[in-house]
Amino acid sequence: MKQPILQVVLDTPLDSSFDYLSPSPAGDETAAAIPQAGQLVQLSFGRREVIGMVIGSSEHSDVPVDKLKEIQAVRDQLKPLAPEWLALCRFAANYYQRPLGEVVLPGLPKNLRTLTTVSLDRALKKLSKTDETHDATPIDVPALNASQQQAADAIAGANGFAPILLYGVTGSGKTEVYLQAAAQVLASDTENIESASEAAENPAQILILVPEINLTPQLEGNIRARFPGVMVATLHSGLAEGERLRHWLAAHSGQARIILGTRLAVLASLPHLKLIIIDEEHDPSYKQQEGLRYSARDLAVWRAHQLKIPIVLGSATPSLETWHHAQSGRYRKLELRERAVKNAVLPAVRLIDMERDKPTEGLTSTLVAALKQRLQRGEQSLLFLNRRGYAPVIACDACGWVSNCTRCTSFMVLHKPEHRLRCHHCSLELRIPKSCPTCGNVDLQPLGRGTQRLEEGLKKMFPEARVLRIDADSTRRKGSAQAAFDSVHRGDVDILIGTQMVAKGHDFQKLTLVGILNPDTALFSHDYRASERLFAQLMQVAGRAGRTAQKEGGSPSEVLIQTRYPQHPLYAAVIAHDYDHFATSLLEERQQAHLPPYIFQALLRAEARELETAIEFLQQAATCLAHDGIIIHDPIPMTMTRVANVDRAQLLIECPSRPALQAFLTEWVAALRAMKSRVKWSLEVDPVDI
DNA sequence: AGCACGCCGACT
DNA sequence: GTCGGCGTGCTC
Repeated sequence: MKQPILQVVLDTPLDSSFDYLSPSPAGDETAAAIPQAGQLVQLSFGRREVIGMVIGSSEHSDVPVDKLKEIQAVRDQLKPLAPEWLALCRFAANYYQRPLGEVVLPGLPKNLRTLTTVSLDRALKKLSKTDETHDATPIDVPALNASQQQAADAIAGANGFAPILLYGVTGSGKTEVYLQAAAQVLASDTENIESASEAAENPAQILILVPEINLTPQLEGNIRARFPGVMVATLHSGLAEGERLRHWLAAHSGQARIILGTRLAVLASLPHLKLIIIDEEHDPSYKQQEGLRYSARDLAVWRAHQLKIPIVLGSATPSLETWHHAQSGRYRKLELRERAVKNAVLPAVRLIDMERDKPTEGLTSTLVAALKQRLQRGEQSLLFLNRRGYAPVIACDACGWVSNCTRCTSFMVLHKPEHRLRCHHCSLELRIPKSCPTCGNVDLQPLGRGTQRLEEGLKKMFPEARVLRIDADSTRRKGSAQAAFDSVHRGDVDILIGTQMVAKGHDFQKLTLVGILNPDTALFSHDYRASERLFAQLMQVAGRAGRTAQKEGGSPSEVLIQTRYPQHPLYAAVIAHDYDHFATSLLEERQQAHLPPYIFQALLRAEARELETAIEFLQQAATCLAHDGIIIHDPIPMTMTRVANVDRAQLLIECPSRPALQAFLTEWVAALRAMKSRVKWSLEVDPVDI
């Protein structure tokens, strides 16, 4: 019988598979096993030895037979990746216009892709002994209120592909719904399968995606405690290679029944996946922003569709894409109207008009009074300022010099504790100049206010208060973020200053005041998604306070927003806690302006030493192919044009039909490759930052 | 992307 | 004389 020719994909930007011959039988064996699709193989590629994956076989090859090489070894210790998993990778590769090998291989743990064989037996063995299973006694399962129960039952009872928006404000108990729906799915799976052995071999798996795993340690602990004896695997970028391999194998083997992970977990091998849950589905971190620029949310929905299983998208402020689907009836909307926490009230949101109440040290007198009150009562306050550093720029009053970065289209940010100017885009650092570099004036002024300057001002204003700043700079050392959050939870902090780092996940029991300092810039951003994101962020920050029951005899938690635009409708919606009308009106605007989700977009980016070179490439790209029904805009420099001495430009492509856009992109990418330009370019499908 | 080959500039 | 710059060409 003729040796089949195997198609193999490799981690290379070349957009094709490569044909190889089956390995020849080893000496004494009668027949060598033919590698199956989904198996990893070791082979020689050019002058290199690499690991690839078999994706299929054929009788023929377009490549001359004498050029075909033999596969050197088959990694048959690993169960082949399932056809469904390969189909997912294929879909992602096609949809995001990347070579299949660049989806398949980087998604696997590094240890599986290296030439030195690791002992998979040992890695599996180690699994059961470590923390993946929790053998604590079961803890109390909270009773669900009516709408929670209804939601959990609807999720667990859903048949086939069932996308469900679980819509409920902070404190409405979404997590409890996830957990009880998950429990039902795990339990019913073992009961319903007729053959007990089949059930034992194929227990249901549940994928739970969260925006950032380190910000939700409570959830992981909660899950382990609630499912004793059930193996839980976690998958996120913070894992060491060994851990990642163990957890990945636990998922791949089917032993792990709950897989908790960040966006990358959507590409995990999950042979018995029965339910997907995406917490905070609107969160921007579900979008991968380099390499394969996928949306984990969108891929998860595709995966659920492929497997004909339910998928839950949970949020208090759903993305407009999801909201749109819920309104059109494509997604089922389950709303949690009641507060799950007894006596819990939504925090009262108030606006402070900065034109009337002029701030000193960035704080209006109203906010200062509120802080004072909390200090007297021994309660905690959070000041949210999404700008790290001391001041975003320093300037010379005499000649107008400002601290521009020499390599980027940005300012050098003043970092006072380190006595440095730092560019947040290329990480260039300079000592603070003693005098103006152009005119010699020694009086350089910081303009604007970052978290460091706010901290300085607060310590002057409230010398007795314990002030803690949490941002990317204060938490560089490993474990320091956790330590900082712990001290807030212990009550060692009176006033917490934070960037978006503090906005997610944490539930601060003693916090009764949230001050929001500089949100206005997003109101007039050129990015049409800015207001959607601002609303979500404000709701999320507001949720740090007033989550738990109103304190005995105490006043309700309060959120104060300092703004120059108190009339803005976005704030009115925030005060009313009314996402419904806000989202619906944003959707109307989007429809009228022909913006997503009413149109589909792709973005071609180009970078070169000279902006002109990048623009010229994009102009050629725009005209290299007929494009009926596709809108191609003019190339424009990116907002942040220069980063680290490279100029960047972009070209926006739009089409009201997703399939038409996809068809065009496939042809277009082929044409762009054929141009063989020296300009570095990349294509992003469904871009979020435009 | 790697990794080769290949053809020109400043060094032990 | 060689070490090394990065242009361009190939990988089943």
